[in-house]
Amino acid sequence: MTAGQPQPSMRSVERAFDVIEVLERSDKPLRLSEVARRAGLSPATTLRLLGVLQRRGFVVAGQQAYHLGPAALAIAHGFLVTDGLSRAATPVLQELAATTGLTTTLHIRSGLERIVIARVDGADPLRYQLPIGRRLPLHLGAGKVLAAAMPDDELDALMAAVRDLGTAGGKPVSEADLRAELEQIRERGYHFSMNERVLGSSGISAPVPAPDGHSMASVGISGPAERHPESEMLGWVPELRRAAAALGRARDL
Amino acid sequence: MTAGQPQPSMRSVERAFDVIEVLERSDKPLRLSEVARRAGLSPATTLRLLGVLQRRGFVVAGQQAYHLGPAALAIAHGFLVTDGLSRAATPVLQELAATTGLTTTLHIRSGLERIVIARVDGADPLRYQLPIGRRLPLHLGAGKVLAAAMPDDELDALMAAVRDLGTAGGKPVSEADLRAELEQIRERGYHFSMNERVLGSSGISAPVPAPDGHSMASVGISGPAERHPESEMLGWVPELRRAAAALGRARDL
DNA sequence: GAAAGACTTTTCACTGTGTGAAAAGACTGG
DNA sequence: CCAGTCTTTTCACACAGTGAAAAGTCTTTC
Repeated sequence: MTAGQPQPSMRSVERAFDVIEVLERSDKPLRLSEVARRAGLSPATTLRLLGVLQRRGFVVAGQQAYHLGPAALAIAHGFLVTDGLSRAATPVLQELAATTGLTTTLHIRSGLERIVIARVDGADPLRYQLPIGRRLPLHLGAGKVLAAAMPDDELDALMAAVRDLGTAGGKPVSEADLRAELEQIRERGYHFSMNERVLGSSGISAPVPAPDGHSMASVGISGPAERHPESEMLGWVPELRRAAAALGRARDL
Repeated sequence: MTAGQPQPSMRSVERAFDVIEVLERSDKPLRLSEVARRAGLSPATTLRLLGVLQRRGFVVAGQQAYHLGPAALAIAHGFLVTDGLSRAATPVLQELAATTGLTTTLHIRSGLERIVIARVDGADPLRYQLPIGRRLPLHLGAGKVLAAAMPDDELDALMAAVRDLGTAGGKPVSEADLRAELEQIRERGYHFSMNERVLGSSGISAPVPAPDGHSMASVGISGPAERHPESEMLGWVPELRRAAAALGRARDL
């Protein structure tokens, strides 16, 4: 079960997921040639892969262009049904949203990004559309508590992968700045952010504890920055920790 | 873009999705040997596939067992954002739910099953948990309007694949019965069902029109059978048709 | 309306990827 | 402590997956 050193790979399978990822990251349907270009594959190979994906329902070919198919929803459903953390999330987030009046969100780290797993809007909803499943960066906002829990080699990979570490507020951030901030987060056990990923938004987040210390999940609460000053947010830290602990317990159920 | 005759396949990619499907259809995490057994693969191959899927975030290895990972949610998000029908669905279903007071659902056919794409609960909610993304059969309930729109060869495949065509109400159904019913649905343009897939539930559904006539999507309204008699349901047919037409227009947007 | 250009699809011969049997190494429980 | 089952590694072989190029479409331009 532990990661072996040589990491046996399977080129064609890997490429199939490259194609899926290209489609996932595009906000509109893509033509064959465009998929091939973005995935770095030959048109012939891309066509064959798309054919398989299409028969599996992961890709749908509209007139002139491909996009993701409904099987994507089916596996998401499978994930939500099996995953202990997701199943535990809704009630815990609801309670946290009710007591704080803020929007609560649960993220899981996946590779060098995080994914929104669950979310409950507070009384004061900052709503953007359908955020569940959205991929977000690890170096901004609530992502930092996940970055803070990464093993060194993965953290190095993250630093190498991200071009611009600066915030939405326009503040430039060096690698050293970020590393120092992560160290703080490790000590304090939470993170307060403001104007980091989204302008005008602030929030606090905490890791969901994991047995091995490398937490893969975080809970956060957030709201409009001008209406919820830092002092108020910090007051919620104990509640946030309680929720994080509850989720940690529920995880391996 | 049309389906070629020889259908070029890619064994390893196909197998990767077999593994995903095994995990999707299991309601609990599975051990390596069990995944291998269910997918009909050798343990060595299964292990390699799971490794790739794990690095991609589609599979997570908990202690002793594998289950689907958060990347499943990420591609579902990608699907919902790109798919015209899904994007159009919420407002249309909401309106339909508001006027009828019933629960409204949108399905898409995927292979020989249908998948719940969107759903809005009515005033009288028959709620089961998280149905979006759920796979449901084509030969019961709202599935029939999709089956009715299938090309002959696929319909034959469906008939061959389903073991027991009978309903939840216990009524046995022969292949001839079903084919006759599908013919009726083609004529009428809608289907009324009661105790077919779910005991105590009844509803009507209609195909979302497609340019080529082979509709891949259906809208339906449903509620507790004893509180909503057939006569009431049939009264909603015009509303249902209007919603279906609206969705058909929005699809290729 | 013809011709150029871009895109999609098919074909095919080669090679390196994906394969499973078998061995080695972990667990688990009796 | 041993037997049985499960996971992981290794390895030699065969064929699945590959991309260049040709053939076939569709689209645009003048």
